[in-house]
Amino acid sequence: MATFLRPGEKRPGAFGITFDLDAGSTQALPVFNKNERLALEEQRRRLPAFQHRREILYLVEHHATTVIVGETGSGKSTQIPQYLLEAGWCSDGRMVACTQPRRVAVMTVAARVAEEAGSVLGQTVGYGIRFEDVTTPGVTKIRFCTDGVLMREMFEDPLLTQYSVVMVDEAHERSLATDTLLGLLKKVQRRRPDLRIIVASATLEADKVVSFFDTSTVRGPKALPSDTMRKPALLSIEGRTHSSQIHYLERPCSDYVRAAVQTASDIHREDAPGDILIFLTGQQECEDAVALLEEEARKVRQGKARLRMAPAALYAGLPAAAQLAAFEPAPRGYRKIVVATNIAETSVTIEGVCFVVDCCFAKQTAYNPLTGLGSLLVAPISRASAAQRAGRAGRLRPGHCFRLCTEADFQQLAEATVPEMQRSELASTVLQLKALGVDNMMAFDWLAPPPAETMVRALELLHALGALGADARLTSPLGQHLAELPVDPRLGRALLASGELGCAEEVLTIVAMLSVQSVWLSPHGQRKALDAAKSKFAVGEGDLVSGLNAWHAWQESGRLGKWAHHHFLNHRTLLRAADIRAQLTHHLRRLGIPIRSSEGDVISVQKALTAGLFMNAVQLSETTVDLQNPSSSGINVYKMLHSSGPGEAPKLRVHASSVLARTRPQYLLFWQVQQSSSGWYEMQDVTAVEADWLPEAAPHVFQRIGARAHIQ
DNA sequence: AGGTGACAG
Repeated sequence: MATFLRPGEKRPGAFGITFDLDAGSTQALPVFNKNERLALEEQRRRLPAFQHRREILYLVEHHATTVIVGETGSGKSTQIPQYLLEAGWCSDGRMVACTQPRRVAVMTVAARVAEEAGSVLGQTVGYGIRFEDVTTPGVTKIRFCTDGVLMREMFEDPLLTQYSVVMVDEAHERSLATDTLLGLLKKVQRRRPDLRIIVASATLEADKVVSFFDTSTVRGPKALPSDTMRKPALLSIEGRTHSSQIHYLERPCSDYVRAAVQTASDIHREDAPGDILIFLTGQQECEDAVALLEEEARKVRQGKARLRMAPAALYAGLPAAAQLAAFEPAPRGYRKIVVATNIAETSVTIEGVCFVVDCCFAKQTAYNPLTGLGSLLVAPISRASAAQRAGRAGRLRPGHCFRLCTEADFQQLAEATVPEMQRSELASTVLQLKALGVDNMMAFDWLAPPPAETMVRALELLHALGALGADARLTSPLGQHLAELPVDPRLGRALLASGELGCAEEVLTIVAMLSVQSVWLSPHGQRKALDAAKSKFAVGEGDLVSGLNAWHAWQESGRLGKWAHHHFLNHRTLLRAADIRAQLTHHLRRLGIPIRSSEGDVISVQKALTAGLFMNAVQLSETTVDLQNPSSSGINVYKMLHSSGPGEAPKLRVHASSVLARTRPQYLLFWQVQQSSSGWYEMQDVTAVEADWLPEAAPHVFQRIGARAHIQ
């Protein structure tokens, strides 16, 4: 049910979090007017986008693609779909789609637009995200959805015939799904000359999108009637945020956590009131900084500062209750200091921030196609990203941003972040494109082409999984089924195998748990207690089976939040895993996969996992002395069994978070690896396996390797 | 003996 707020009333988000609305309209304006609709109209007219209403409509009518650069607060996300509706783009029963990269954004923008359009959410204005389709066929005219949902819709309706206009919002973020969707839309446009595409972006880079969609210079048969139509239009809309004053360090700092704490303390002592937002890279850093700030706060209290410091950490893994502190206004007499990861760059907005302290680093995915291993690395951010962070200070009044690097070093940073498409593993993306009829990956029109080796790796994996045949075409039914399942193809393969092995109940749970962030809480300074909690469920088969045990115990508790918390499990994450599990169960039923329980036969579960993860199999190769800790019993080094790349074989070890960290099984499967600062690849979510299961699960890959493994 | 950036289906 949609709740309506009085105009100007502040919208409380979930858990008290206020999410981005990309509209100046989030500002609380006191409105003393009985006629709510009139007040809303007035608010709409005040948005910068309103000045461009006629121009936008003209451009969309005359150009197949329109690129709109609109800063935050311009109202582009909420207003443009309504302009299109008002101008008649939905009069023939078709809809206007507006995609967002995030679920919360879809929900909040849809709610706002429904309110402005006088619609109950799900009627004229609706939305679609995973698990939730709040639209009414035949009634809904404007549909907000995640870009992933729209792409999935193309499986059923490849030409998106339900829509007259598709607006892709926040395109500057260049997420995997956004880039893929833009490539597909360009393809659809050739067959649907009537389709209009709007690409909305917050910053620069617009030229790239313009030339990408420009078909006026392409030779050969033309899909679009005129050169005007073929040439994308470009329009800029000014925003409504204040600019921030930027400050740089005079000399580089060696420890940005300490530097950030120092800077925040200085601001606190010397500057006007206003909350501080610190950007660091990870959970540990955030918690360390909070601890240092608390120490500092005790000192300041003894001084004569009028305000006191109220530090709070904020990262995605933090349970909802603990996140509250970061979003609630600081108590009277306190200055809130939020120490956040990248989550605060785009996903959530903290009101009242006037100062940003930016370490100018972030953890980013990196993929090495030579080894086939992806990993997380702390890397310098781009200038575009830094600008976005700085902008987080200017929502209330002109703010200040303190970058923890020198100005000269800052100028060395890349202009924009490398698109995710060029630094990710792409098996899932390639599989989906294949399912949508893109036969030649190399010839696909990528907005940013991924490295050829990455595509080769993806094709190789999909081939090994049986999703692609020798002709590199999607196999039927296996490849089609894997494309339809909303999970990584490796996990999809494990699910399908579990049907044959009679353990789908168990593998469904494991796959659902791998589809969410870690279900384990990691409260600061309570590592021992967490270990104790984890060890209650730990078994020698590894982390996935241990997780399965924890899940079963949670089920037996009646899915109690209190129980979960007591056992250091994140209840919210478990509930989301339960949703995913239900959705996957539904898919398996539809595919006719028998859903049975292994009844305690763990080996069948391990074998099903082997069927999906065999490319991630490793063998214990040696035990070396730990140079950082010579008194320890040494490091167990693993090598990948399947590694066709030309590079040096990567050395792997079990991540310390694993239940198998202190054991030394001969053969393991891992789900993911992380590169530690000391250069090791650390395997997370590992499962112990027997060597014979590998050739059994994937004879085409493991015949030789399997034999060699036996000889040893 | 030692720890998990942010998203999406």
